[in-house]
Amino acid sequence: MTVRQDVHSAGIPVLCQSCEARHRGVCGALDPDQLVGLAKISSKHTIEPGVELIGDAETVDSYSNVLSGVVKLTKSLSDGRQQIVGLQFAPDFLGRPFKVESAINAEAATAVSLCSFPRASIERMMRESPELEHRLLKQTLNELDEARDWMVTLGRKTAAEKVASFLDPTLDPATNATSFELPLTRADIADFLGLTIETVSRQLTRLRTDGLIRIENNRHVTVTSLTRLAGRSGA
Amino acid sequence: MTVRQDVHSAGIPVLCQSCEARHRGVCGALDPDQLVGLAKISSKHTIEPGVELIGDAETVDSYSNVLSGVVKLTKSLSDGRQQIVGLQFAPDFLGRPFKVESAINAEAATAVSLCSFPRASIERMMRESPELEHRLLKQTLNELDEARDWMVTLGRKTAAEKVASFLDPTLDPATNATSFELPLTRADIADFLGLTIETVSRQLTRLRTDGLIRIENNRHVTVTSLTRLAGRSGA
DNA sequence: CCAATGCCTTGATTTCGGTCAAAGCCCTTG
DNA sequence: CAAGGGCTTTGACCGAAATCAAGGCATTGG
Repeated sequence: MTVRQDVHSAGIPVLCQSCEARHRGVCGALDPDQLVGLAKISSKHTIEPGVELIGDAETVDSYSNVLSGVVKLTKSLSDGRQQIVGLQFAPDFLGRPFKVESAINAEAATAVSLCSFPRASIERMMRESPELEHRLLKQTLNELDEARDWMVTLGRKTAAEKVASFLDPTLDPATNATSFELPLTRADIADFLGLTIETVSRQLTRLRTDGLIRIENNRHVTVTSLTRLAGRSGA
Repeated sequence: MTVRQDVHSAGIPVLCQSCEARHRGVCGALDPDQLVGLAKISSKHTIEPGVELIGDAETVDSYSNVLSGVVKLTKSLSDGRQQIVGLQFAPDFLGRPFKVESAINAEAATAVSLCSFPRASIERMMRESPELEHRLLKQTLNELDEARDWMVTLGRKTAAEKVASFLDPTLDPATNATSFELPLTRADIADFLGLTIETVSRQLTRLRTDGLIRIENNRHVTVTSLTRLAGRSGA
């Protein structure tokens, strides 16, 4: 898992008047004249954890920037088995251009704030501004790289390696912080890694008893031996 | 797995003089004037199965269109465990724009023919032609959709469902053909599905003894009961 | 304060798929 | 034709993770 805070950092920060938030999402790709128009049609939303943002096979009529919080993208089989196929952080763009029907579910994993734009406006701007498409291409390529790394984890790693792979990139190497809040419940981590809750729980206790991590309040994790943890993430 | 023959079909067919092949790959996105230039710098290559096209952590100096055959994209762990993370068919674009180092391996799974372009030329054209970027965005979004479906298979399906999921979309619904050549060896199918060769083999024999498929010469598969097969692919 | 609820942990048992080992089949090559 | 090698199949066994089942520990609300 990767907490992206640096993507799009080249974008121009913009005040979306209607959502009253400075952010660097999709707006940042546009030139100031266009931005004024976009600002007027955008709207800010605050969303509780657990709320469904986009339903499977549902028509999508808007795109959003994630301003804060974590959005999980999931896919389910008919019998209820579920797999998380993506996590989106600020300032990611949320939505699938060029397709009216969504094939995935998007749900707030934590409290989430979004800045939304009507579908038609974004699509018009995409036609008019190659910069916007360029930015979108870059995000999509990054998501594809991420998905492919993840496929190795899902297909070829053991439960221990999977859990370590989940914890490992969650630590931000930039801030050098070894302590953080898990953005997901055990159930979500299980759906992320293709495991059961019980296996996730057991692996975390094992890391705890082996002295590699400390866990407080079920959510706050401190990694005490990063090198040894990295060794378990499967190179 | 999806055999894509229809992507980019909106592209203008172009004669790449130097590779002497009419194809609809990346060229199709460009206007005729640009195409003349591109044709002059492109070159056609025919590649034997098993040959490595792009090595992990290798600098990539060219992009290609797949003209025929199947290219497998793989990622490996340090101890040799391997996962196929993508398959590319004609007329897919092969290469990762905006990144000099490749994080994946590309290898010819069958005999492959490619039309290659120097990296610099494509990047220049990408800056000049929004059409090219648009086409690339669309392919990337499709690959991302594919990767996410695949993640459900890797993370949540049983061995039987995985093998059925592999066979199912291989049948082209357009041609209604229930008979086809497997483009991959058992080992490749295993690396595709996150299984071992033995498990793949056992699942195929089971489908055979259950009368759902017939296999000739190890490679030629005929699906005799499509509906029952679909039921095993996990909805 | 005491249920009640949601989330997490722990234990006992089962099972699916992996591992190890041996053979079969097909195609090439001498 | 025989030998060899690559790929595939099959069998016996094992083990990692799933399943089934309790129980713990917070927070919430009557």
